[in-house]
Amino acid sequence: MKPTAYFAEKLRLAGLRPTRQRVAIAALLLDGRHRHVTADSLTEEITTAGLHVSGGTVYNTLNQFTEAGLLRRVMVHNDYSLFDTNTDHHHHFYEAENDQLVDIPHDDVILAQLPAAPDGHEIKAVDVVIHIQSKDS
Amino acid sequence: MKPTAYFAEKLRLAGLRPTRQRVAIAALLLDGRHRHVTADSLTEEITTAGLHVSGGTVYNTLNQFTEAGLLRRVMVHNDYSLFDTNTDHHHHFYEAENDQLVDIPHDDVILAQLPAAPDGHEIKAVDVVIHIQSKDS
DNA sequence: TATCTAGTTTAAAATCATTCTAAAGAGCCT
DNA sequence: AGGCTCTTTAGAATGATTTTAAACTAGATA
Repeated sequence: MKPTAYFAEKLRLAGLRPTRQRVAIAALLLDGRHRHVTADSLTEEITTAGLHVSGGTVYNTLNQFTEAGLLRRVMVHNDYSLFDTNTDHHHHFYEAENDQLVDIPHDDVILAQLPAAPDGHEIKAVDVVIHIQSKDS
Repeated sequence: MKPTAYFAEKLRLAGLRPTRQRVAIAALLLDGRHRHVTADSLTEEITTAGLHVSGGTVYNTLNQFTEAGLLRRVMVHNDYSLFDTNTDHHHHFYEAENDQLVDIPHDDVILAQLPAAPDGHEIKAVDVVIHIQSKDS
């Protein structure tokens, strides 16, 4: 487990003041493990760790981390926001039936050809979501 | 402009009872024009057409049309649901700055290689969203 | 180290898209 | 026309997220 100072520095580099709450959340989310979290699941983790961070701050932090490129928001439905601790270029399988999101190794989807961005625009990101379902349904 | 009977039949074929409200909405959305609507923009259209459909029914209808394959839901943000009257296979540019969604002709994105779906699953749809931004920002 | 200030956190209230409810209405089959 | 089921309706309820205004704190400065 990395020391607090490691996460504080990581936040500073991202332009975020390393407050107690942000460092605590960074220690939970930015330890290198790749996973998907929601405001709710993160709040649970915080509680399990014996800490407390107000709801508003959980949402703010998730948004700020995303803005800073420390997290990535994944769009698969409109029910609640999902964040991916893996910010590397990769795509997702999404099974609506179980609201299950699974990473696809980045080599496995190859975009042979991309359209040019409209005039005056540039491509910022390419998101691919492959919707899947159980064969028997 | 196609006759009411045309839309009634279209709804029947989709397994939906052609009620006055559904036919009216179908006449607005399923006339062949390709565009993106929200519950809000559709309600405006309905009002402009001199009609009235309750909010709940607008939402229900949008969901039922989508379920029936007459519309397609597009996921680009978590703020509100977007529906595409073009159900053909195609992808989108999305400019977050102006919350602007633009179709990409289906030939312009070529997926050379797709991963196999996880065991017991099959691919239902592949969504590609290319996020763009103004070059000067 | 005491002080200052802008940026943060907090709990609670507010927002807002969407869904639910129970009652009234309308397709459609006979 | 009668009747049964599916729909629509207005309004209430839900639930994730944002906002609020006041209390707090990181970090710079003296």
